[in-house]
Amino acid sequence: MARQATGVAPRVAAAAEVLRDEKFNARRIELAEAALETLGELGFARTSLREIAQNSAFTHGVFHYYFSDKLDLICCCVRHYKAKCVTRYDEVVASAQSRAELTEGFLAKLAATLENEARMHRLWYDLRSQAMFEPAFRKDVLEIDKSLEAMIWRVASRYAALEDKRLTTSPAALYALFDGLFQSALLRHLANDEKAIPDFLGEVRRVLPTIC
Amino acid sequence: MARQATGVAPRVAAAAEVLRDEKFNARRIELAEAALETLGELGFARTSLREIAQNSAFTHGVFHYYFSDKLDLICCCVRHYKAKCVTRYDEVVASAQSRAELTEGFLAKLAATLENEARMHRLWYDLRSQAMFEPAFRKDVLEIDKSLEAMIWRVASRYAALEDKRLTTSPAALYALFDGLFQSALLRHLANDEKAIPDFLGEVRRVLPTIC
DNA sequence: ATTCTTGCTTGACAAGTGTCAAGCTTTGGC
DNA sequence: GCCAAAGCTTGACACTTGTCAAGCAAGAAT
Repeated sequence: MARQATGVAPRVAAAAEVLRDEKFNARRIELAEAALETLGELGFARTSLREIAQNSAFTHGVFHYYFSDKLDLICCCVRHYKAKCVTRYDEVVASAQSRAELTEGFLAKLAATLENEARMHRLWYDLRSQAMFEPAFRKDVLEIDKSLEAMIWRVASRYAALEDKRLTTSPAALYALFDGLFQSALLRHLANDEKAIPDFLGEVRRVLPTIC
Repeated sequence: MARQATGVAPRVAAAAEVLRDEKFNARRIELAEAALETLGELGFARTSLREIAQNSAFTHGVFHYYFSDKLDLICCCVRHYKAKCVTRYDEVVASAQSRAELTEGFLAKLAATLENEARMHRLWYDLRSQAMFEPAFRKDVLEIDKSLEAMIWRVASRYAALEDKRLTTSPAALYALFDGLFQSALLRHLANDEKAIPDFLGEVRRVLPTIC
């Protein structure tokens, strides 16, 4: 009996704690998601906790309750953003049965991303730059960067495999190339350059055959 | 006599005005240069006019005297930064008599830049990201980006010409590649990654022969 | 039914922000 | 040498910022 009591009670307590932690974490993510709206609109430099709160259903105090400070909140945002981003092209990679199909699927997704998720992506570039100043961001940013590199590498590997070839460039160079092109296209697109997206797609189309 | 009076006096006045303008502009650049110190240290988001003033020999009021507002100051900084940057590799390009010489000169300059001018370059990436949010920056940033693309193109053209070959990639893709690699190396270098610079140099060394 | 904990709101605080006006000093033309 | 303009300093303003403490509401535990 005593055995059972000391065996079960802690287990229940532990389970309750896990549940509480999960709920706590779910709320953090809700708040981070709300914060991402404002961050994507204004950028890191111009975003304050109060502005975030006003553009959301929450009061500014909640953010302090769930996050130790502003950096903690934004780190959580960055980490959450990652999960959304990194699998973007995986479905195209999985379903494509030919180079042409993969190319078109990839290009279409790239264009759609530029068109519809420009705000989230400019935030990513903003935060990656912030990481050069703010050590607190570095770990997460470097990790995401690695994930994105791996994502591009998956697309390219499939592209090569579909014609039984091997990639001739390194993952780092390949990611640098696509990321650089995307970044430039995004800036031009945000500056209302009508040719930004077509030019970008043209570049990618021209570059793809040269990677293997 | 009347002719002479109305002919000379305005000319003198005009000359005086030009002189005044030049002096005014020289002072603006002095101030911009001082501001760049602090901006490079803290980044756009964390830099205030007062902080800039405190880290310099000027008082915060002077900045308001010479610049209509904060954005005006920072635009001036960006524009001034450009002039310094864009000719960085020209001497190497002009003097190199062989591919090996050009490669080594280019790599050495890249490494030195990463090592010694990390702060200025992270500021550039910061401001380029800001341009995605702040329309006032866009014109200057896009212009600098074009200049940097041209700078890379000059290096690559020379590299190709030294063995009588032609470049196979577009200026945009080439710039994207080098800029992407540089950006990633810079972040890693700032995060105290010892391998950042060697890895970067290795990538560039591997990539160069593939561009033509 | 009662305490106690958790989640959240509100209001306040000190520090810092961009901006600007009033005044001081220096300079250059007469 | 005098005076007006230019250059610059200082201090103040209205406002925003991150942070936090005091208090309220609701649900769980006893």
